[in-house]
Amino acid sequence: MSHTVGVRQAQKQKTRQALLDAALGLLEEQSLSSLGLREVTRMVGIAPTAFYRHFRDMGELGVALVEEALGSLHVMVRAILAEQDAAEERIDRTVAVVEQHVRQYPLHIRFVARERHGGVRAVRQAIAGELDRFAEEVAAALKTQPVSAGWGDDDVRMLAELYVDRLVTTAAALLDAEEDGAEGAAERVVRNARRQLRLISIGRQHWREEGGGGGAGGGGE
Amino acid sequence: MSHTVGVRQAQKQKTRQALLDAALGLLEEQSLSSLGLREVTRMVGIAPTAFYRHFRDMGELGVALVEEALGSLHVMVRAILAEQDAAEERIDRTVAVVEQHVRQYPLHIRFVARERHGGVRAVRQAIAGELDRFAEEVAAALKTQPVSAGWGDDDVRMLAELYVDRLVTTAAALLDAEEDGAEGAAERVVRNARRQLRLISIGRQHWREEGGGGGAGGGGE
DNA sequence: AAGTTCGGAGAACGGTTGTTTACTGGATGA
DNA sequence: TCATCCAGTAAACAACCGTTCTCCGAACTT
Repeated sequence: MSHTVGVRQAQKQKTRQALLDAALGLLEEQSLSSLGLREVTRMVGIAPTAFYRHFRDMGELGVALVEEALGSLHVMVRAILAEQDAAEERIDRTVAVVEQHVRQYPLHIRFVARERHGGVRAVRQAIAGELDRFAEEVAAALKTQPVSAGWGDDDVRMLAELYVDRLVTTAAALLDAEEDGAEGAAERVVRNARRQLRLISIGRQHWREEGGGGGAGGGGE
Repeated sequence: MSHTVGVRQAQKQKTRQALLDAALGLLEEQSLSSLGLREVTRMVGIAPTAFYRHFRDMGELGVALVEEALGSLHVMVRAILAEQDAAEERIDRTVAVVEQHVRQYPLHIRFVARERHGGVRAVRQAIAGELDRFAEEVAAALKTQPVSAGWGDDDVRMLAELYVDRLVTTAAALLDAEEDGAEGAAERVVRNARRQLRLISIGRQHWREEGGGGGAGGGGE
């Protein structure tokens, strides 16, 4: 036994991962569209031409990075959604998880924040698609909560997108705050994030009174 | 009369503006850190070396672009804040103004969205600083509104940042939606933005009931 | 009218880029 | 054991990059 995958493929995936890691590191202070193929291979310690054994071009590597980065984030979101706490505690937990995730995978966060609107189309689309799936998942979870009784699907979806967007934005802001040196900056971001989520939560609880109550069903078209 | 500025300086600022325009155009499908000096001068029709007569490097040009892009946005924000409508109408107006601005200065929006977390530190900081000034201005305006009675300065500031962030995000999303081809995508973004602002507005109206009333003051220090 | 300033041109530099082509040597499967 | 596969190598390619240095000529100053 024990040669389930083969020495060959194992080694290949190892250098492939090395390429991804090296690229991610270099992307801390660059954007993908300015990252050179040679730069990455040089850091890994292989010949430039070996790059093509793994990716057609840097864009393809970028898409692979998206999957890796959003993959870990996906776990994080699931963990949050699984909680069944009251609103207030859930907010604290959510922010805490974001905080921890930023400290654990800072390069992933930076990459996603940077390339979400970056210069490589394929990567933008990959991120957008992944975040869209997040929103859908969040929407499904929100729907099961009693607060969402009587909500239209569009409204739930709107709220989910607001949440997802806030998560990403908060993570990016937290990362910026941590590296810019100011002492209390990170804590200020965290407190702000909590308050913003709380405000959204309050808006959510009173939504049907005036927002969705009267005009939602018989709206435009 | 009529030679108030001098032919010399006028011509200089003219090619300087040409450099900015050309760069902005090229940045529609690139990010700043991958934009070459020669690329820009080539498009303007001047020698590469002439670039240095106007900017030390691309980063400096980027900062100039930030001022230009956020300058027009500043006018927009002021216009919104000047309104005295009721909450509902104000939301519609706000979104409409954002919509119009995106159609009028799409390249500015794209640039800000892309370089806000981009690979050039000086540009990021310039954008962050400008958005910070926006938030402060919005906060000052919010404070004068009756709804904000009894709010702490921190809470007002938090709300202001939430609004500013939403404006930028909405503008970027709208731009993406418009160019990605889907017919109803742009309208969907607009409707979503309106609903999100409405939800925030509702949360704002009920904030003091549970958010700032009981436990806020007794928190940290 | 003479002298100075300065935006822009031109050539040249060392260096880096992406990509192609041909080749090597160890893991792989018959 | 032997033929095959294939990740990685090495060299060479033309193209482009940012930057320096020298010079020009028209706009300015006096």
